[in-house]
Amino acid sequence: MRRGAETLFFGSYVNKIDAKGRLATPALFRRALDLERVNAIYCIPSTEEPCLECGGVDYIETLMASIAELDPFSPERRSLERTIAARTSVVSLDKEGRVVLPQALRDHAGLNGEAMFAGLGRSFQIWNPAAFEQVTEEEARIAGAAKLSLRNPTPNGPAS
Amino acid sequence: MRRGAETLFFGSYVNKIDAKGRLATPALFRRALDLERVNAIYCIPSTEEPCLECGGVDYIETLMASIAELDPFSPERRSLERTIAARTSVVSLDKEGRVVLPQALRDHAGLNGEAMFAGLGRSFQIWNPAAFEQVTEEEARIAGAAKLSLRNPTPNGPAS
DNA sequence: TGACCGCCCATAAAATACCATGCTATCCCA
DNA sequence: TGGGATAGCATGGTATTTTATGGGCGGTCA
Repeated sequence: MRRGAETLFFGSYVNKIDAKGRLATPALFRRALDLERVNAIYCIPSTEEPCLECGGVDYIETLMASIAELDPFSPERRSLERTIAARTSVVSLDKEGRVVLPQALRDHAGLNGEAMFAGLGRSFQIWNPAAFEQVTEEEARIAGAAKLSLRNPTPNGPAS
Repeated sequence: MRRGAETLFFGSYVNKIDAKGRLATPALFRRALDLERVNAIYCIPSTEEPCLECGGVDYIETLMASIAELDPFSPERRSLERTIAARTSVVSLDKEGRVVLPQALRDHAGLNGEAMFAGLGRSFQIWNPAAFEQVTEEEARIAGAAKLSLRNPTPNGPAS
């Protein structure tokens, strides 16, 4: 399956959460999602951070596929299935591209009033804007060091 | 994939930013971009300098591919995804080849009135012309020294 | 009955597509 | 060689469409 940059999530956007709990998905993200196939976003509360790991059908499919490669009776597999499959929420988009996040997810990310979408390529995250801002400086420091260790990418490498 | 010099970014150009924030991409750069595939330029605010690192689809795809080679749950990878993917703006070109840079990007590069495009081969940068001028002397000094250590490239080396 | 959910429509602002103009450099033919 | 036609490009303004956001209404389930 060819996955070009046009199907990736880039950029950051802050949108409001209205009185009914509705939150508009950024237009660019909607295009990256395969909504014709499945009109849904899959949200997993992050275990490390106060945010939601999100993506479209292919994101969750890839995730489940990599779990399926594990030994069927290994404890790792059972744990992963429970922590990922069981905790994943499926939210559908209305005609205007808005979703309603369950209360548990809003609590986990500390969302009230507005939410930030942060593109991560194959997936994206939903943050409380202030909380995101807070982790960003530290991030930049780590990334600065990591960037130096990036290998010269092969032209027809794993992206194809 | 053959990559000849006709797909590289060379030269420097200064263009105006109009009242609506539109900025014309130099014609030579437009030809180097693969606009038929994706009508977009990907802009990343540089972490080291007050400028924007830019390129076409293949530029960002190569970048994301090299990140994808890292361990999926390593902190380095997470940091790179956030500092690169989340901070990347995708700007599309109108029929005349102009882009509108988001305010955040214009602020980062200190752009007002006009912008300079500086070719870097596989990618290019956008600068405030005055700021660019300022770093140029220093650059020239370093480049002059580096030239002495350049060797003849191997025929099927990393540049192909 | 009341909270909630899925649907519909309305609107203002912002992004984008469309059309027009002057300038420059290039080409072509006398 | 020179001068007019021409094509490409940066730039300016106008019109159309998207998008984020707001609210209303009927049905459903507890």
